[in-house]
Parts: sequence; C-alpha cells; structure tokens
Amino acid sequence: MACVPEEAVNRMTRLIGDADKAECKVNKLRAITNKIDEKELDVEAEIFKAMADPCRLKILMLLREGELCVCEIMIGLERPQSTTSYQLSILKEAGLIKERKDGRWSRYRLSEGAVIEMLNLAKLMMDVKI
Amino acid sequence: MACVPEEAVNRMTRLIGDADKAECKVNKLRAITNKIDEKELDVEAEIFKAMADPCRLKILMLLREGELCVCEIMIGLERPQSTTSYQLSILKEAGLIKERKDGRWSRYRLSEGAVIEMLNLAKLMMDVKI
DNA sequence: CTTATATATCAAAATAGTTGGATATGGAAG
DNA sequence: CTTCCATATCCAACTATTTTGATATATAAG
Repeated sequence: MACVPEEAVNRMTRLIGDADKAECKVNKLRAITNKIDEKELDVEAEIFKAMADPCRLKILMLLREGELCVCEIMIGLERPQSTTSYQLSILKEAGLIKERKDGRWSRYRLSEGAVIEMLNLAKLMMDVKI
Repeated sequence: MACVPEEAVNRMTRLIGDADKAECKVNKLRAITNKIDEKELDVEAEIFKAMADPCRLKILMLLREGELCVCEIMIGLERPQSTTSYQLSILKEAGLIKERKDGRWSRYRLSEGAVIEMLNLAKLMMDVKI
C-alpha cells in the first residue's frame, strides 16, 4: 500500500495522540526528504556504488601506491583484462579515478580529493564492526 | 583468459623491457593485493553497498535529525512499510544504524562514529563532480 | 601497409539487489 | 483470550550488476 498523506497523518496521530501535532510532524518529515535533490542523491549513490565492490576496492588500494596502467592492475587483481577494464570504467565514471592516455597505454590514478579519506573511514568503521 | 603468473611476467617484460625487473614488479603488485584481507574487504564493501542506494541515503539523512521509528521513516520516505523495513535491515546489518526496541516500536538512530563524515565526504565529492 | 600489443566494447549468461503485497510475529490494551 | 497495531519476514516479479570470451579500436613499430 502506498503511503498517501492522509494515511500518514492517521498513523502519526495514533503514534503521538494529537491530530494537529501529528500533521505537523508528518509535514516536518516530508520537508526533510522533499528538500533533498534527487539528482544529487543519485550522484552520491553512484559514488558509494563504485566503492561497493571488493574488486574495485582492491583497485583503489593498488592505486594508492601510484599511477598504474591497465595491465599492471590486472596483474595485481588476478582478473581478466575485460573485467579489469570494466571495473576501471565504473570507478572513472564515478569520478574516483582519473585516466591519462600515454601511447597505447591508459594510466590510471586516484582522483585528488576525498577518495583516500573515504577508504580510511571505511576501514575505521570496519574495525569498529569486527 | 585467466592471468597466470608466467603470462603476467611476460606481459610486464614487454612493458618495461628487463625480465628481472618485470618479475620484481609483478611480485610487488601481487604483494599489495595478497596482503589485503579478503574478509575485511568484504566488510568494507558491505558498508559502501549499504550507502549505495538513494532510498537508503534518504533514510540516513532523515536519521541525522534524530531517532525515528519505522512508521516515521516510511512517511518521510513515501515507501511501503515492507520496503522501509527491508532497507533498514540492510543499514543495520552494515552497522550504519542502531535499533532500539520500545514496546511495539523499533526506533532507529545513526551509529556513533563515521557515518556522518562519510555522508559529508560524499557530498564533497559530488560537488566536485557536478 | 602489416603486425603486434594495449585497451575498450560487446553480448550473453550468471548472479545479485530491490520492490511491494501477503503473511507472520509480538507487544499492548481490552 | 482476543483484537489491534507496529514491525519483520516471505515470496515472486522485476531490475541491475558482474563476469568473461570474443571482437573492435587504436597506437606503435617494422
């Protein structure tokens, strides 16, 4: 059942008693989500999605050591070339890595900015969890 | 084609010329990935995976305002109850949120720690990208 | 121009994640 | 014990992602 506002107000009224306060609370909750820009949300989700894969995390960790070309990365990953290329394209699309063409090689490096901090935070959270 | 070490060394030799240096470089790359604990990698990927969905990001943003029960979250999200519950279970499993049972209500809040910084970093990266 | 090599792209199969209605569970109130 | 309500779980349809061999593209060298 979709959550139409009327239902929401009824539900909230049962939860907190007073109907006026309930409507106010519903509006407040809706306001929080309504002011969120869906486009920005998608871009943020895309960034997390790109990091949400063990294979791609490995690539990012390899690139912490410096710029590498595809064949070096595939050696580090122990994956076929097509897989490596595909994963790199996801990371690039999300803005996490940058590409530099150099003759027949494509050299990849971490983007400037928050990628490394992100990895560090995840490690922190992982340590808390384990 | 799987990337067996011999192939890797040949490939690397073509890349940098000297066969001994090539083997050394292959070993260095392999060493970086071999010392990565696959289990930790999976946990980190799970954390990013949990954040890699617009609907779940919305939940996290709602919870920045404070503790909420499921029915409040579903009102904010404008999604059915089963969906809301499912998404909350993913976030909880990843350790991003905590649950507190209170009578027939389940109240959820952000975990202490790095969740908010993570959201802030993503926003930063998103801003750079757009 | 031909060949070799590095990388990207394609296509199809396999796998994984999401959604929401239906149903189960469990607490609170009567 | 029965009823009501909040939440969780189940299930099946749907959608998205991943994988990899095969193929295309592009650059460099002969």
